Amino acid sequence: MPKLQKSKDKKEALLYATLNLVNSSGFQGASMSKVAKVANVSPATIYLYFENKQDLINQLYLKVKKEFSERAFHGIDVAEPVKRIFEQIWFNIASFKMEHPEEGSFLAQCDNTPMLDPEIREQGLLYLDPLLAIWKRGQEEGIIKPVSPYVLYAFTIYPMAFLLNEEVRPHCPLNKEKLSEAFKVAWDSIKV
Amino acid sequence: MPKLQKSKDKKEALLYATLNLVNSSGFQGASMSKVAKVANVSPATIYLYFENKQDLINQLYLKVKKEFSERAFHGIDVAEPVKRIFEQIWFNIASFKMEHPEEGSFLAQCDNTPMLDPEIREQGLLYLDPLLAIWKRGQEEGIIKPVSPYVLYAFTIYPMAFLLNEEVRPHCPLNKEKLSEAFKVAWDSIKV
Amino acid sequence: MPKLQKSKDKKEALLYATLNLVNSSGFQGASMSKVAKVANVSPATIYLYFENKQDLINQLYLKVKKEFSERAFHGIDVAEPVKRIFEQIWFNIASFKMEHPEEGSFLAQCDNTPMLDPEIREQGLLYLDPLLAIWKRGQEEGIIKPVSPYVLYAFTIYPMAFLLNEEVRPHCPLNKEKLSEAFKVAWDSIKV
Amino acid sequence: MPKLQKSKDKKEALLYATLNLVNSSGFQGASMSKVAKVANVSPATIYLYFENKQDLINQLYLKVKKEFSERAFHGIDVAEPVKRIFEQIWFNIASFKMEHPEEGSFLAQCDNTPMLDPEIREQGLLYLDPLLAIWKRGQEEGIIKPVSPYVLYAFTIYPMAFLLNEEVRPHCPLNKEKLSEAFKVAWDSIKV
DNA sequence: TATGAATGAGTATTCATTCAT
DNA sequence: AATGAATGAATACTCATTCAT
Repeated sequence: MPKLQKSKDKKEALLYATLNLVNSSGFQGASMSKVAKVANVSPATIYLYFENKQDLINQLYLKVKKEFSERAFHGIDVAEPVKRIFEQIWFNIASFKMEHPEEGSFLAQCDNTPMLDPEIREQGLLYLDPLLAIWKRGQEEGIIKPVSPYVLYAFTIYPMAFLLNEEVRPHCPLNKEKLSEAFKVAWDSIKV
Repeated sequence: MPKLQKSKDKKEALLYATLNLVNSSGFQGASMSKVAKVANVSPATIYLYFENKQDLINQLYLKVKKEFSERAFHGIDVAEPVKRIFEQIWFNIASFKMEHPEEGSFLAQCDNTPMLDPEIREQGLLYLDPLLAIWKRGQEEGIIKPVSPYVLYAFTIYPMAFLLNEEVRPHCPLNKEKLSEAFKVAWDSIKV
Repeated sequence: MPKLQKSKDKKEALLYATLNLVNSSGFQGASMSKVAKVANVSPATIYLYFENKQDLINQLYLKVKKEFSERAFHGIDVAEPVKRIFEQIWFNIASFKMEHPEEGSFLAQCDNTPMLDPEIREQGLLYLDPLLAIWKRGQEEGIIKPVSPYVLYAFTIYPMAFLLNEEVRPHCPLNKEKLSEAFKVAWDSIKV
Repeated sequence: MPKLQKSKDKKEALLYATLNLVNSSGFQGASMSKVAKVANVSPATIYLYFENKQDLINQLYLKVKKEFSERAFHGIDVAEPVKRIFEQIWFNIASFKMEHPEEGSFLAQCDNTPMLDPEIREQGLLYLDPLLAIWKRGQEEGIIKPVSPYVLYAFTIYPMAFLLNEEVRPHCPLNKEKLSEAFKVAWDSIKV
């Protein structure tokens, strides 16, 4: 199926082009014709793969969020204790943001923009469900504070968007040691 | 001084219109003509008060950030102990975000967008300097972890943008008690 | 090749519309939207064929100048004596200006406007190189005054822009006889 | 009458500002607000002295043309022979164009633009009437060719606009000797 | 006389999208 | 599946002009 392959390549290229353009110049900077040009494709071709610009952005968000989540839960062993699992997830996320700054920056930009459809944003959050399960277990074991998962997320995961942001990083470089410090801060916030 | 007043009113109206439009439809949605229409003014009039769109957004950001900061440090008594001061600031910020959701949402949207000039963003951060001083004092007194202020900010202040976000609030309502819980989470994260 | 043809037609129409609008209302009067309207085309379409307004004007200038030059040197036989050749060129130019008043008027308007890029103007002058060669030959043969070609041009060719100008023509009608008189004036000016 | 004086100054300043702006960026570049800014005056003030932009340009044209003519006929002694008089006028004009390149360039730009009202242009030409009288006398004396004054103008005066143009001058520098050569060319063209 | 503020209509240009091929 | 050409509506911004003071 070489044709299908080729198509996939094109869709990939379009998503990638959009990612870069949104990062460098915001949602408004990622015009369809620029996306097409960067992806080496005709503007009309975009509409073979995406309904419209909104759909393009939605799909891109879900794709990146999915990659992000897969990485977050990579190598997790549920047999391990809660703190250990959480630690691993936390560092996985940090690694993702450091190794894929483009994706990280894009997700951060999505965090508070009205450009994203609310349903899509919700859908993206679902990818993090396993983390909620871990937290719940931790709460049942009495080692994590009995507060809303939104609070847990806000004080442990969300801060990383700021800390690993490309504009902040130069001011606050994070080597292995500093990163461990940061994790301790995160853990202290929610541990009982 | 009716003349000066009239002008100030118009500038105010333009900034307010921009705030609302950016909130509802992003930076690209806040087109100059829409801003003009909402402010009940001719598009050309905008350029009497602002050099261009970028300047409009920059000025709006600085204005809101200033209001935000003034509120954050309102009623602070430096004679009090560090934890008490920090607590007050934290709740001040929470109050601001709850009472001025429009401003809060706008600032959140500014956090990770490339639409803002970096120098302006930096300038906005200066408003928070007093908080850094408090933290430093706390660190000297040995009651706050000796980590970068960026880390302290990321894990105590930044989370509020998420928690008090208009899309999240419905899922995670915060009454007085829940808010206190959240503060405890924040404080635990950075206290020694 | 119907596709290419269609495109050429549109580009042609745009250039023609610009020519007329510049003639009737100057460079500022030839606004992109008017050009589009006259050419029966969307404003956006102009940008498929021209980079921007400057490019549109540059291309128009070069095209008209080229047509002008081709006509000027049409049917020239270099075996003939210099005066005969020059006479033929001179009348060719006169014919062009009389039969194509639009083009003539446009070129005249280009002569002294800062709207034209200097490099483009220079490029346009190159089309007249063959005339310089004739003059040089005439000077070597000792039948044309040994002065700068700029002077020769100023006193023999440039005057036609005035004389055949649409506003002057009514005041000074030129039949065949009068035209011959004028040529004599031109020739007397530079002959030894 | 200090007030009237002051007014005159302002009008002068406005005309001067327009002259410079038209020279540097064409008629479209000389926007009313730019003119006002350069003249250090409010845009509204322009309308105290001129009906509208067209009137401003018309008045400027007539003023410059008048200065030009006054200079052209300066020091003429009608008792002298025709050739001598014409020679003096010709050199007067050349001097004007060399000493007042701004004015010269402006007049050249006016020559073939539709921006000028035809009646105004005609009015400007009237200033040259004395030259026509000289030519008529020369024709009656049998020393100037019996052709239309438009032809005489085209081949003797009009060429100077080209030759002394700021873009051409660098390519064809005119010292005293070269200028005399050029005058000879002009005179040869129309002398019997 | 002089102005700063104001504006509706206009400027060049770009947008997301469609369509014939 | 893929496209180049095409476009109406929108973009940020400027224009000549007016008016209350």
